[in-house]
Amino acid sequence: MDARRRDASPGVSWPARGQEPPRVRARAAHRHGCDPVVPAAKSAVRIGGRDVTLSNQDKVLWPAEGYTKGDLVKYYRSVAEWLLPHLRDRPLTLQRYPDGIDGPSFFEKQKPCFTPEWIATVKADASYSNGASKKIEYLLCNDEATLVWCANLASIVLHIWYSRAQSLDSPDFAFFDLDPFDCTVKTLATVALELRDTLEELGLHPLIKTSGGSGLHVVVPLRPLYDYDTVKAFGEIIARQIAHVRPKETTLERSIARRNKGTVYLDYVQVGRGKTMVPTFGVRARAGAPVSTPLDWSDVQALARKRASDPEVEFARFTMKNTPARLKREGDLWAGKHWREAKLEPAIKKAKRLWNQ
DNA sequence: TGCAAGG
DNA sequence: CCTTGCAGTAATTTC
DNA sequence: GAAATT
Ligand SMILES: [Mn+2]
Ligand SMILES: [Mn+2]
Repeated sequence: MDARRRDASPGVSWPARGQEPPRVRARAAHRHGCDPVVPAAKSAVRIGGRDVTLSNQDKVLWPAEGYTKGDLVKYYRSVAEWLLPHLRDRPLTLQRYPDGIDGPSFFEKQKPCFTPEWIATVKADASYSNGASKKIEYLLCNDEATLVWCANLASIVLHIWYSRAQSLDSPDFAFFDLDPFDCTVKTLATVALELRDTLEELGLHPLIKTSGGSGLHVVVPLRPLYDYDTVKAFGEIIARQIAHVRPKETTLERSIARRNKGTVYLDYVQVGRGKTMVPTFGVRARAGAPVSTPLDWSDVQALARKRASDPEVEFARFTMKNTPARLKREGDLWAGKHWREAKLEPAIKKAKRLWNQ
């Protein structure tokens, strides 16, 4: 299927193949000294000893805000110090928007053929459950130069595995994906707190962030000792328990048509080998250029007391524009002592004792 | 989007 | 140096 | 084979 129409906004027809918007080539040469400096179509930067060629830095990717590809590159560069630790050694999927957020996008897992040789990669089996054994050579974004190179490809959204190259089959966190289905922030936050209390009861210490969209991501750092099946099974046990305790506010129904409005979809299916999530400080291809941002649990408690409001609107306050300053001011809320790696066996044992038989 | 080909 | 045209880009799980 | 998800 052609992705060309899939991601374009409803009602907006995007030009067919070969009819994309003309590429502007502004020229920096042959201008008078007093003329305004027009950004060159191509430029080069040296980052950590690597030369990265940048192209079309003035191309607008967010039409409403006027944010350009140059702004995206500048953003990822400025948050590299805090973002890179989250990306390190994780197979990376790019979601590229060459014509901006209103145009079509495509995912890119296999390293492009023109990838510089200095970018780190890892080969991984494409499929795990079925027999097929196609190898994909994934990019690893381990330094600022690689991050900038990726951003220059109009990779607005980054997607990462839950495991790292050293232990590809063992996630180093359990992931709980909370997707609001037409529900309020109050409901979403209430469910998130129920999840937190449940995990704490099992001796685990979850962290929480916005997804950058309308949802929340809850994460329990783990020692990479368990395979994807185990971590997914654990996630399912928890999801079913939350759904049991909060039947009115949650759903486990994957089919949108069959979901009840006003609920939170507990998406435990989104855990597995080859599945991905948007990393902390990753940008989303949405209006306002929102950014996935760590929250304090006290923030979530405040949200649970708030009167009805739209999660997407609420979380839209964390953006590509204001995140660099926040990071320089406050750093990564998850950093340091917050990242305690847990073991899963005691939690599974306790969960069975509390809820089973 | 990058890039090869052609002018 | 510049313009034009072309190739190519995901995978998992559920229903 | 389509839908939903990232
Ligand atoms: Mn989600
Ligand atoms: Mn989801």
